[in-house]
Amino acid sequence: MLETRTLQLFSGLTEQEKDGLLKGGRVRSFPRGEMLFFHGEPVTHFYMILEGNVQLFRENQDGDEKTIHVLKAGQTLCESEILDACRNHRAHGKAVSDVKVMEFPLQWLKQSSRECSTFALNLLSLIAAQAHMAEVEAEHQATMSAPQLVACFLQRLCVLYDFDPKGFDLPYSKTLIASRLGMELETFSRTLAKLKEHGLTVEGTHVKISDLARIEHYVCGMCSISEECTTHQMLEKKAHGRTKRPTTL
Amino acid sequence: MLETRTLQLFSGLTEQEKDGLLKGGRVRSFPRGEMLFFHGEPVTHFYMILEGNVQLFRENQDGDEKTIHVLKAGQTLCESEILDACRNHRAHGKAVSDVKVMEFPLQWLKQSSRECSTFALNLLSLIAAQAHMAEVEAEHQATMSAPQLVACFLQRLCVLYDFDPKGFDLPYSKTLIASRLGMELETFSRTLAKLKEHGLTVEGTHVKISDLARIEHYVCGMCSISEECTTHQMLEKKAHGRTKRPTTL
DNA sequence: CGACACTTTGAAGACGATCAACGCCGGTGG
DNA sequence: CCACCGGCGTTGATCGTCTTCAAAGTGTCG
Repeated sequence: MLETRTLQLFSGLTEQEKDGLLKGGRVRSFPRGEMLFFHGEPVTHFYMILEGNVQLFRENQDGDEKTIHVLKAGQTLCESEILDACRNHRAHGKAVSDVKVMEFPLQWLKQSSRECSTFALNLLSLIAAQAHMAEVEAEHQATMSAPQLVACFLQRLCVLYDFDPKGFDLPYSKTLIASRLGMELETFSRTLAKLKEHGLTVEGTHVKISDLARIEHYVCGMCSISEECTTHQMLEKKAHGRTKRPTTL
Repeated sequence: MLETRTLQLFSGLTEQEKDGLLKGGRVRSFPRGEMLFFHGEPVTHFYMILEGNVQLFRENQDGDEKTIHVLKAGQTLCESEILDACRNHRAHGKAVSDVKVMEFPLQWLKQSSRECSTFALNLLSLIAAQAHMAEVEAEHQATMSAPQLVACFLQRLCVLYDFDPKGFDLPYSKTLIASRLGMELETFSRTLAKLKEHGLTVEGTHVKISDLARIEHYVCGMCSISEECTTHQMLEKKAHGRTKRPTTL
């Protein structure tokens, strides 16, 4: 299970401070398929995922569901509610696999930010980073083709999960990935075939990116976030321990 | 020209504090078409738009440009850079019309946040709000059809610019709007024809939304942001002076 | 009047969604 | 042990939507 004390969110805090903060939470388990919360409900808690994956999604009245995000251990849920006028959940939260979270009352989040400015800054840094990601996401959706979206997603997966691009297994189902990318499962499936021609093979759940540079060129032609965009660079950064630090104001 | 002292960003500050902050800036003019900054350049300033519209956009090597945002008087540029590890501009900034901005050195932004916590909170609230908008944007791009996107955009335009839905003029060109919505000008043009059947007429630059409820139903069927989503409600909120206030931590 | 930017319209094509059928696998129950 | 089922993924055919290319219309401003 995840070691919470090493999270970004707690970076720069003393061990005592961490202890104090962590006391406010309790561990909860959700079996695969169970809902953590529902879209529209008032936000009551802040969550840190300790184990498993959580799907954030919405549905329209046709019953179609659109996956906003799939979060993994170490990531948090409902952090932005603290600054937000909107007091209700903006999406459903569901356990994709068996999930363990650490759950904190919303008040704890506000209290902690008020009392510990480092924590507050970490939190804000996190929110700002998410904002950036969301923008990039929007741009990708608007400008990239299905194969590009998929390739880009798989690349980023490597960075996020510390996978070796040369060979790794998908952390969750293709159905979920397709939904996450805003495309139909069929489209996703056909897309994988096309990507073979570009040196990206997916067989069953196993992925091989044989020519990373080629894939990056294929994706990043459109990926105008330029400098920071390539997996190559991201992986390198990670290797050098240069993870993003919250900027001090 | 815009009265800067009434901006969200300065809400809750004393007049003296505002004076102090505003002293740090200087007014600059950019004629229509001129660039404020370029994608990839280091961020040097923070801008408040006093007059005119600014286009934020990127281009890929094919020369296609994708508009991220079109900002109007009262809105700000480069605010999120303060919390961001990324020190370079994420997009080009260009004057759509003749533009006047108030320009502040980036240091001013950091300094002010450090010295005035109310200002800091306002700023963060602004960033969080943008994050939310970006998410919504991404979802819309992924789930709505072209006519829905257009209708939704025009609706929001009414709220943002305080236009009467019964009849108003587009604040900038159709070409720019199309680019902003991530579609081709031709698609946009054809889309307007289709929307006539739904009670939304556009002739030249003049827009009439004859049946707001109908349009909202057409759009918001997909618009899963639900509660806060309708123009109707937004306009009402505005009328009652219930603009969003930054939450205190 | 002519140049030019902006917009509209038409026709062809590409792409992704949808519907339908099928294969694969793991689990359940007879 | 086998038959059946349900969840998941693939594949094929078709359809609608958006893009692309091309041409022509509208407006403004010198």
